[in-house]
Amino acid sequence: MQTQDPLTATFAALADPTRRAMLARLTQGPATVNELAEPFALTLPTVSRHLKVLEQAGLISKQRSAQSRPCTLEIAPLVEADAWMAQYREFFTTRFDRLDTQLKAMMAARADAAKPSRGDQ
Amino acid sequence: MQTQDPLTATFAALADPTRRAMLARLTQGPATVNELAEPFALTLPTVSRHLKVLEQAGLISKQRSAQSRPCTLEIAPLVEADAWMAQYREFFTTRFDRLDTQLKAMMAARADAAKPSRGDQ
DNA sequence: ACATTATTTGCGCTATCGCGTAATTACATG
DNA sequence: CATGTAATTACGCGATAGCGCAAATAATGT
Repeated sequence: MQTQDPLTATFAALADPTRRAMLARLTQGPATVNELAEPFALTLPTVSRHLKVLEQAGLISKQRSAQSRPCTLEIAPLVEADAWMAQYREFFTTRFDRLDTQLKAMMAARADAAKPSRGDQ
Repeated sequence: MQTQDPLTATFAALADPTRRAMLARLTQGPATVNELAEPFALTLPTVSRHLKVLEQAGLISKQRSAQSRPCTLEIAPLVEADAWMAQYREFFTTRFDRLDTQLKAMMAARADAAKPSRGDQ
């Protein structure tokens, strides 16, 4: 896993349903590797590797508590991804506005078509 | 590319700097495959395949205008990804609040440490 | 019909991903 | 120190990703 830019690492980490489910679980609070593995039909090594991907993306951190290593959700990469999305939020609100305008124009045209027997008042 | 759930397809599509750059370009308005290829040191077939990934994720659509196929940014998958993120937005605002509280507590403790030569007033 | 421009498809290559099994490290406890 | 529990690393496998090159398709202009 060649070092890549943070956004790429974040999106790559999120591009897997198992990993997203793990993050969802971690919103409930920290959990050990075993606990995180429990809902899945996957072996522990596989789960461990998924967690490593999340960790390297900065999406989780691992503490050490006795034999277990509880994982905690880390928000920084999500904030960054969110900031990236924001760039498009503006775009798509204007897009929606335009759609809205178009829609209104269409409805107006339809209304006109419905009662065409009128002058411009 | 086995059919997968939309979020996975979206995040996978976003997990590539080239594809993200293409989306950024498309916020400026539609562009042809050639135009989208121009900034990159990539062959056209490669660019075409990147665009196919974006299209299959629903992030762009292709029109046909004469010989060229202008691509347009489509927002639906971004809205969906945004909705997924929102689930965490709430989490990380509470997280920040907690951090904030902790920080204030720490600073208060420091202030106390700075002037310990005082009774409880 | 023929040449031109725009884009995609087929093929082969190397690299990475996701998975399991087996072996290994790191702690804790009898 | 031996045993058990938690987690990781090593190794190999089949599938997929990303790339270029060459060939094919699509639409247009001559």
